[in-house]
Amino acid sequence: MFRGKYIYAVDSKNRISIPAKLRRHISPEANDTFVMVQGTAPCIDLYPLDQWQKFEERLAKLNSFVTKEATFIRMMMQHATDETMDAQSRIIIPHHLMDYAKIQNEVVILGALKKIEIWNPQVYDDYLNQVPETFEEIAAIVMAQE
Amino acid sequence: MFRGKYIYAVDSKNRISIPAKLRRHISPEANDTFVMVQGTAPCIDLYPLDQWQKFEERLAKLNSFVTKEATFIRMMMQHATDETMDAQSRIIIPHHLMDYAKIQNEVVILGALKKIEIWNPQVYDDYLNQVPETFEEIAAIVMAQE
DNA sequence: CCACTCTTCCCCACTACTCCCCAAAAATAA
DNA sequence: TTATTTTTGGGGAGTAGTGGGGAAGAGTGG
Repeated sequence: MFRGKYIYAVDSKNRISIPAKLRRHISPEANDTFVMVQGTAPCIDLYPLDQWQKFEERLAKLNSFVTKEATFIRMMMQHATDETMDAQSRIIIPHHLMDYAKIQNEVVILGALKKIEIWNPQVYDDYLNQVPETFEEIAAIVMAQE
Repeated sequence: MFRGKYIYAVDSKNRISIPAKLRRHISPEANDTFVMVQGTAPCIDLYPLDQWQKFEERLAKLNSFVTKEATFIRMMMQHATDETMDAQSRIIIPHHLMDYAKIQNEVVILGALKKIEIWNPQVYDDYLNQVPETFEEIAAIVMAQE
């Protein structure tokens, strides 16, 4: 499970290092590879390859001759790209994802359990500030059951 | 499994390159060959030869004495052509498929799990915009089971 | 049957980007 | 402080994407 928040640089070749502390939680089956998709929030989601493949197998069971299911596959897969880390444990972020998440020189890297999120630091702060509930309230709503 | 969306050029000889990232997911049994058919959406579907053969076996199980099934086979097969990639990993798109998908100078190439889709970029955007449900709604409907 | 045209296929070539490597700087551990 | 790991930077070879020339082959009309 991925944990923690890290502020990292984006270099002139659109590369970012994956924090060592997060790397330790990637299983060898992931082959040093992430699948990147645009998140539901304005950020980029990184899934270790093995995690993503589980999801993909579920998608593969859909019937692409059913219109809705084909549309869903398209929407899901169009932004999914795989990137393998180089010897320095960096990945390259494709342009269209950079644009989507408004990323420039610096990023916030968030460990979010089974995935990793990449944010523009400013966007991330704004996002948190704009949440109407306090942490305590959110906690009460979400964690109340069981 | 094929992933990602790519914007590529169509040259004066109606050729398009197959993106390197998609090529890596083609099995050697496909022999650098694709079978192209008109998609159920306004696009062209590319199946690697080995995948197509599996699909063809499914088609062969249909009963061609049942009118609807015979019609479907005709519609499916009339535009089915195989194309082998050249040394630059390009394939030629036949005129009748170009017309069907309204393709001109540029295409969207879509990795869609077991097949690859070729779209006119404008048609693709319009198609997605015209979907009545949001991504979240589609996801909920399609992935609800299990 | 032959000459002509148009298409298909194979080849070469240019440009830009990606990937791999080496290495400095910074941070952490010993 | 010294040693080791982590983060950041950049050079250069190889690959990817694009464009086009020209031979071989198919089709057409005389």
